[in-house]
Amino acid sequence: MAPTTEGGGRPVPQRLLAAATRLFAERGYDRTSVQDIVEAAGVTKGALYHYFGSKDDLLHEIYGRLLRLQQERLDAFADADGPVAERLRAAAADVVVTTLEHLDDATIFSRSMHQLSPEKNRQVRAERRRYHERFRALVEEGGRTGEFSTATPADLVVDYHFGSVHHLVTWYRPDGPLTPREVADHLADLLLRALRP
Amino acid sequence: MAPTTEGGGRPVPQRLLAAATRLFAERGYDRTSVQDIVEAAGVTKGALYHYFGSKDDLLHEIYGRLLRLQQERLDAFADADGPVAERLRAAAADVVVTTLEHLDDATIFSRSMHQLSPEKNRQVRAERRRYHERFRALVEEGGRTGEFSTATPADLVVDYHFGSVHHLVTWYRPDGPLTPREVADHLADLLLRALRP
Amino acid sequence: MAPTTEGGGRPVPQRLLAAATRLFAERGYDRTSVQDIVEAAGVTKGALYHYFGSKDDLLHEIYGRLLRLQQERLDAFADADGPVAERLRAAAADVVVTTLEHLDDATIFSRSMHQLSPEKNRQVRAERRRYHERFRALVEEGGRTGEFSTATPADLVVDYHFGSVHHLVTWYRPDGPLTPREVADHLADLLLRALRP
Amino acid sequence: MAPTTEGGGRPVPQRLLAAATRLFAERGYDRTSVQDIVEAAGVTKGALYHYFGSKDDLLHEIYGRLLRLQQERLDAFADADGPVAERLRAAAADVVVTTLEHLDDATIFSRSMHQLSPEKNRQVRAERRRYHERFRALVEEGGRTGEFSTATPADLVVDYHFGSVHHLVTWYRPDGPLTPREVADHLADLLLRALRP
DNA sequence: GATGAATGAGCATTCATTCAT
DNA sequence: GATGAATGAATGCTCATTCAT
Repeated sequence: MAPTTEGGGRPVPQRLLAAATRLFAERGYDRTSVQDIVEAAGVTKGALYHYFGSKDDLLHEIYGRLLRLQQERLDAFADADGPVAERLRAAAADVVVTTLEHLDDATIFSRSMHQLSPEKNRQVRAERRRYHERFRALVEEGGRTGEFSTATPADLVVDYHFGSVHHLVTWYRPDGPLTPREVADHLADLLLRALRP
Repeated sequence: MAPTTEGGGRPVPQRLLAAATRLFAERGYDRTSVQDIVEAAGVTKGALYHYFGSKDDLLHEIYGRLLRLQQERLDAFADADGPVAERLRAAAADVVVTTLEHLDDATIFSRSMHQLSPEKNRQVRAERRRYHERFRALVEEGGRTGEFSTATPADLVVDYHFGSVHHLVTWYRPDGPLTPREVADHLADLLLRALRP
Repeated sequence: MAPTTEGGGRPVPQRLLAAATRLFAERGYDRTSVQDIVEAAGVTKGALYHYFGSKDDLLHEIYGRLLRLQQERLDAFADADGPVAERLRAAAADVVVTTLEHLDDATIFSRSMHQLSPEKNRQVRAERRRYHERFRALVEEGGRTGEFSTATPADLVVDYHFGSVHHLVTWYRPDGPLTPREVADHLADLLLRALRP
Repeated sequence: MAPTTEGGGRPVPQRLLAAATRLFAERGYDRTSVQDIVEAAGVTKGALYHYFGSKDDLLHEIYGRLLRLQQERLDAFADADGPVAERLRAAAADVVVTTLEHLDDATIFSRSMHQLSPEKNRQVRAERRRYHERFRALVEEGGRTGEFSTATPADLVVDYHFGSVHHLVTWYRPDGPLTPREVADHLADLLLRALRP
């Protein structure tokens, strides 16, 4: 038997992260006990504390995973060629698709972020701020080129869109009538229509 | 001295509700202990359980209070005279103002609703649904009269706007550059612009 | 409306005692709260404490009621005319019938007596002792006349019989195959057979 | 020092069980707090809940321990060779001796059984029923061979005897005039005399 | 690497009783 | 006679974390 694997064949830290993600999304961070997590992952408490310094670390890692993914994708779309309206549309739609494809992570992000320790919270907010600013830069770029209206402060436009993205976790159901792509296209469309000069 | 008052001059149930609201908003429902609440309200635990059946009841009452307020205001705006675009704009702006004027309640609503007991959760969701549907009816009305685009399903439009409303509690600061009214006008404007045919 | 009556037309103290008897028998003394009792009786806590000094007093009164009844009946049977075997048989059967006709009281007696306050407990034990001794006197009388065997100490004989009486509350069901009278005759018969010289 | 021992040299679960047994017998299940138990055992609450799922589990374990012991002994006596009268007498006396040798367990059994959770209560009743039936089979066997009277239903005979066994805990004192063996012989004698044809 | 026994502070809730009215 | 708000101590139980092995 390979060391540190069992009950699924994946390494222990990944099994723990997967179990924690599912449980945090299902019942919330505070209502998930370390015992719940280790039972779901099929390991012992000692093993968890061997790989993670605290319960808090698990949450932080889940955030980091989602933030890195979304930052990478936003950068790719923003750095692409083409008119800013197309790049913004692509980025705005992509964050929707990514959110829906990682609905557990996004749910945790929306509901449990303020349960991180103060220091880690600060760190996550800083990364999120970077993400926000990259997005805002696109809105401002379109404003300068005249492609977008500048009637609304760009920060507010970004928060308007991200608000709808975070809200997804409260109403989207995979078995509903719309695919992630359809939802994404609609929401990106609403954003672009709102920005028409 | 009036009966059932002390340490602030207000009746005990109101003092408890005020303390709970502040603390739930500050640190979240699960991280606020009943002990914290009664200490902040200057009463004993016995008094709390004399008026409220459970900690959960306090949360439910906070929701009910906000929901009733917002439903009343939405009904008033929706039932008014005038073009649907004006009524929708007024309603869309008003929910923003109301949210910002009851930021603690709204914060709790956004973060802690899923911590209600299953039964109360169901009840709150039903009331919220009624609210959503009244709003959606306005969007659909404008679609029928040709004032609004029908490119996006009305449900999605409503969720787009409410998403930004719930998101307010994560970024709005009373000491920031924009007044509630200004934020409200901007967000209502974005909604109406997105709905232009 | 007559004072101190309502919800059944009986005086408040009797309503309280009836409610307490039912609840104590059903779930035990410690698991019945004063709140449960006043709700079942349709009165307020204040009313209960107006008539009874404590929850303990209710229990004591229930015991007193049963003990007085059984002592009276035993005295009547023991003081009657006729051979001692007949008097003992009648008394032994009667305590069974009385127990089954006041099954709630007897259940409380069996299960909750040791939950009385030390002082009241002592008092109840003293009364019970009197009862035991009157019964034992019958057994001894039959021993002296030669009607009963004296192989077994009379105290033990009495406890043998009363054991089976207390045990009734754990197995007797009013809808079972035997009437109280039939059970009583069988148990008295067993006692008398055991005492045959 | 051996692992998991301290303050008495016995393993923690056994220390907890011993403390619980003594306290439950002394003051009853409901009046013994978990705090009382852990203090008496010299461990912390966490340790108790590490080994037992609930206070209820302790009670259940105490019952199980006594029931297993008595069932084993009854089976041994019932399965022995010899006339049924001798086997019944031996079994009837043995349950008395065993009860007196485990007076705390028996006291708890008599007084607190109905405080078990419904499910565990059902389980205990089922085991007790098995015990009752094995005993009843002996009475019936003697009825068929003509050694015992069949005037009284066998169930009632068994309840008669077990009533006196449960009653032991209310009057027997180790420092009284009779040894367990003497009490046992007397009570078995009463049973056998009652069964004489 | 990994175990699992043990900690100790904290949790929501219950309860018999009191007392000003 | 009777109310019901309020008390304050106690209850069973949970939990993240530590540490000797």
